[in-house]
Formats: sequence, structure tokens, C-alpha cells
Amino acid sequence: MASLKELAAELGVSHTLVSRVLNNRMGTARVGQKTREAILRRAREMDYRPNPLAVALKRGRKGVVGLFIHHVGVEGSDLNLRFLESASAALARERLNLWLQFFRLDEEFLAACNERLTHNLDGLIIAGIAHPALADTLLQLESTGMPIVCTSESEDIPDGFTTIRPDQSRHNYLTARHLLERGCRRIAHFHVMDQRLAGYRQALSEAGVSVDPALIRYHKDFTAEAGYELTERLYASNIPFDAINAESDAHAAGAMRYLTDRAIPQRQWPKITGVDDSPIAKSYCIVPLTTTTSCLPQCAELAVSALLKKLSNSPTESLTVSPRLVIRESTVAGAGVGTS
Amino acid sequence: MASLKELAAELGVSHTLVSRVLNNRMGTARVGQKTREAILRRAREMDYRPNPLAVALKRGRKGVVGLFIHHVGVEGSDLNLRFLESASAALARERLNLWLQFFRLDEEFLAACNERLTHNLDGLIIAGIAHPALADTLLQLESTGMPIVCTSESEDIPDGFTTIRPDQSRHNYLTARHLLERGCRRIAHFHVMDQRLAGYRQALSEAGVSVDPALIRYHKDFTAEAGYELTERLYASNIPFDAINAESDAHAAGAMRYLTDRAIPQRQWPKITGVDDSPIAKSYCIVPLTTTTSCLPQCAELAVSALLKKLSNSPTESLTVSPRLVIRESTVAGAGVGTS
DNA sequence: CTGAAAGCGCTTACAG
DNA sequence: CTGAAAGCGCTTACAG
Repeated sequence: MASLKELAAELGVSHTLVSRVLNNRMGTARVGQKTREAILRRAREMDYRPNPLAVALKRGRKGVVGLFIHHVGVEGSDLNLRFLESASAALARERLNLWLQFFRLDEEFLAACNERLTHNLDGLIIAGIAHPALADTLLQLESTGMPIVCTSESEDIPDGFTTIRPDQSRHNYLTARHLLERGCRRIAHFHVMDQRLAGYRQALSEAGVSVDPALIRYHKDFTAEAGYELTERLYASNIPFDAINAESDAHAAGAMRYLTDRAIPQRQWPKITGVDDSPIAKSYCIVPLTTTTSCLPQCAELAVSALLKKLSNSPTESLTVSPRLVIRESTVAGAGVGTS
Repeated sequence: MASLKELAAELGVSHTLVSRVLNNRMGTARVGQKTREAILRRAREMDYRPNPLAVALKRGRKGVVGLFIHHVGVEGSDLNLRFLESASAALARERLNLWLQFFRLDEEFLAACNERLTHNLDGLIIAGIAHPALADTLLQLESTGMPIVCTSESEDIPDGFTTIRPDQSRHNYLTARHLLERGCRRIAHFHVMDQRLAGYRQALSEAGVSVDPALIRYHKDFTAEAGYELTERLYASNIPFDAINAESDAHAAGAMRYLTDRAIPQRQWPKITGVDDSPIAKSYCIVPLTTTTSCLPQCAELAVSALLKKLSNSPTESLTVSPRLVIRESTVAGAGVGTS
């Protein structure tokens, strides 16, 4: 509760001097060693903290960063929460407050942009851009001086932004390579996102295993239902396979549900891998799932750093974050017969 | 970007007058009808918005509400996220920024209290208090003038706080009553929280069904693993039962996993109910789960309203929110034999 | 070596 | 009917 003035009065100096000493910004001014130490000591004793409001007002800052989150994650995945937790901790360290907005619809997003954006925020972290039209609005906004950093799991962020994103191809590169190392040669791939498929292809190519197009199964969703359907069709097609390299943990969970429904004994299951290391992988898959870590927490940290750089007019660059492999039972057990 | 001064200059009046007209706080002052209208019109045209920083500084407010969340939810439940989403929307409506903190350890919580609390926040919304010692710290804090509103799923909030909480007994009252209506008479209950057990007891008592203590199974966790274990022991005990009235969706998911592992045909499954209507219930239970809605989103809204009341020194009272029943397949199918 | 003054954008007693 | 002035808590050119 102590103010600069009170502190100065106690010490018998001007609040001007106290401010300069505490901020270590003497400018043209000097200060005696003794006075300096007295100021620092007393400030500590009184647990003095500058009123962030006054500081921000003076500096022309708002002290608030907007965090705009597009609600695109599969339900039951805690990705959004993990991202948020990491972002809020990083911002708190910098004493920045949060203006949190969740979006499902583009209109909600645009409304928030118009209403609030240019006025009360120092900068903006965007998690996911659902629609290209939004990108134009944002680019325009950034050109007026609002610092923006984007982050996204999907490929929805166009060029022109500072973007922190996971290396998507690495996810399925790592899991596919792992399956190959475990001896699988007929690896089915559940495909949603092009980059993840590319990772799968790369792993096979490096191992000298040819890609059978019949093993690549497209679905628009990352859901458990999608995984269930794709598995069902895979068995129906009677193509031999010994592993499922899915693009999400939910896919994998769906695949396991199908296998269970069909009463296929677990020792005959194909090896299965997911992506994201979500709670689904650990607790809600019938067999604990081999998967890759989500990069989102790290992306959040890096996005905050990048935004801070922008705020101080330092140059920033877009970055890519790499996942790691997490090995569990789903690629250990199972004989990998995989035909019905 | 327009300031009060610019607006006043354009209109040829003092910024004082503009402020008073826009805030509709004339005090002893008067204003001519024409001037008044001119001010309002021009403000709208220029899309004038007061700088919230300056307003807060002047008013002695911070413009920031702390949202402290104890990380106690079961993984894979999106309760925390739903709570957060609801709370942030409600705060945004009031133009309040957020100081978001997640906690796992008491020390983290206490550190945040000391470091930041009294200085930079207008008020505090606490979601869950993990340890009674924290409550003392908070009560002391509130006695120094920091408005606090608590919210919690568990029974961890002591008296003395304004608390918005779900009616816990209602959860298992509703699900147990539903099971009774479906003809179940030997209803096992997976017990973690006393109030939920009380709801179960009440439903049975109202239906004139006596409670068999052997059917009440305690576990410390709400996890799927807990549900699995309890189901396993229930079958091992050879006691007849026709339904499982769990205290969480995860419990129910675990129970279904056990039934699946034991290869018990679904038509022989007991009827099963959960609590929370989480994604687990819809997508990750082997059979879609009958459950009750979580009250947390509504609690968040009410907590924000209560905090606003406190900020304006209006009286507030603690409130209870009631869940609703959501009926799905898990209480429709199944013959309910339930002995191994 | 140190301080008085201006100013960030507001609100609100007070004076006319 | 309207405005000049003080002040919220800071920072920073500027003057001594």
C-alpha cells in the first residue's frame, strides 16, 4: 500500500529520486551511494511495489494482454487448458494481466476485435484462427501498431504473422518411426492434417518401406468416433495391417473401442499410436497409448516471450516447437495380426 | 484513441463537463439540453471510450479480478475449462481484466497471496481451497477489505466466505431416483463425497428402499481407476446388485472398462450413472452415460455477480446451484443382473 | 549530486 | 449553467 511519496517522505528525499533509483534509470541524474542504499533498503522493508496502473498510464501501456482462443480442440482433450495455464503463468511473471476470450464463431471473434482491441490491450496472443477472413482483420490491426503473436495446432495461420507452432510432421514421424523400430511394416495411417501425414511418409521412406495408399485413411475429424469408423472400414476392407498410426489420441481411443466391440483379443490387436499425450492416452484408452507430447504449453511460453519482444520493439521471428515420443503399452503388447 | 480532452476541444467545452455528461454524474452541476446532446452524439461518433486505466487509478480500483483455481478436477474432465470460460465471459462483460493463477500446491497459493494480492487486485474469486490453512489466510485478507467470493465442487470452503456452490447431494439424489424409477432396487454407490452419498440415501429413503451398507463402496478418488477397482471388488464380493450409482463420470468409465475387460455382455451390465456430464460421459464411456450436469459454469457467473456486489458494498449471500439429470443409454439398456 | 514541474487520462469537490 | 483546479501514483525531461 506504500506509495512512492510516502517512501520518499520517510527518507527525506524527493519521490523523483526514489523512482529513479528503484527503476535504475538515472538519466542525467546522479545519486550518492549512501542515499541509494537507504532508498533500496527502505523500499524492501516497506515491501514497496509500484502501482502497475500508474506505471502503465504513464508509459502509455495498458498492462493487459489479450488471449484469444479458438475453441477447436477435441472435447476431453485438455489441450486448451494446458495452453492457457502455461500462457497465464508466463504473463503473470511479467506482471501482465489477461483479457481472455473464447470463441466458437467468427462473429464472436470479430465483435471482440472491434469492441475492445485497439483500446485496451497492449498486445494480442491468438490461439488458432478459424477462418481466413479473420486473418485479414488481424493483419490490418497489426499494421496499426497492435503487436500480435499467433499460435496454432492447425495450419490455419497465414504468412505475415509472428507464429509459434508445433512441428506437426514430427508427431507422426516420431510415432511411425517407433512403429517401424518395433517391427511393423504394414502401418495404417488415420489422416486429418497434411503435415502429419507427411511425417508418416517420411518415416516410412527413411526406413525404405513403401507406402500403401490403401492404408491411408482420411477423416475430417480428430474425434474418437472418427477413429472408430476408420478402424471399422479398415477391417472391412480386408487389407492386412499390423499397426495404426493415428493423428490423435481420440482416434486411437476410438480404434480401441472398435476392437473391444468386435471382441478381438488384445494379443491380436495392431500396435496403435496417438498424438498429444492427453488424458485420453493415459486414462481413457483401453490400453495405455504410445503418443507424442503436445507442444502447446511450450508454444504458449514462447508466444509470450515473442510478444514482449514486440512490445519493446525488438525483432521477432516465427518458431517451431518439436514434440517428444511417449512410449506406453499400446506399442508393446499385441501380436499385430490386424486382419479380421 | 480519442481522449476526453480531444473530445472536449472539438465541442468547445471543458473535459470536465464531458466526463460528467458521459458518466451521467452531474453532482451539483447542470448542463443545457443542447450541449448534452451534442456531447453524447460526438462521443458516439468518435467511438469514445474512457481509458480504463485512468478511471481505475482515479477511483482507487485496479480493474483486475484475481481468479485462483485449485487444480483438483479429474484429468480429462473439462470442468475447469468450462468454469473458466464462463467466468471470463462474465468478467469481460464488466470490463474487468483477469489475473489467472492455477495451483496444485498450497505453497504456490500462499506465494501468490503474499506477492500480489493486496496490491493489484480489486477482488478475488477462488475456485476450490485445497487446505484449511489457506482459508485462514483468505479470511484474514478479506477482513482487510479485499472482497472474496469462493466457489467449489468439494466441501472445502469453510463458513465465513460468500460461497457459490453446487448442490452436491442433488447430483446423486437425481441419478439414484432415476435408477429407482427404472426399476433398480439393489443400487451400488461409489462414494467419495459425503454430500453425494447423502443424496443417494435420500432418494432410496423416499422410495422406501432400504440401504444395504455392503453396496456402498468408498474410494478417495474420482478417477476411472477408482471406478475400476470398486467395480472389481463389488463383483468379487458376490453381492447382488443391479445398478452402479457413481459419484463421477470417470468412475462410471472405469466401471465400464472393468465390465469390458471381464467380457461381460452389455445386456448383462448393471445400469450405470455418473456425475458432471463431462466429455467422458458422451464420448469416452463405452456406453453413453446417464449423468447430471455440472453446475460450475453457472457458479462462475454467480460468483462474478456476487463479487461485483461486494465491490459496490451491496450485501451478498451464499448461493446453491442445482444440477439437472441427463439421460443416456447406460440406464436404458442392460438387464441389470450384476452378479459375476 | 538532487528536486520541482509537467503530464499520462481521468473524476469530482469547489468556485463562479 | 459551466469550468478551473486538484489529485490518483507514477516517470522523465529539465533546471539548478
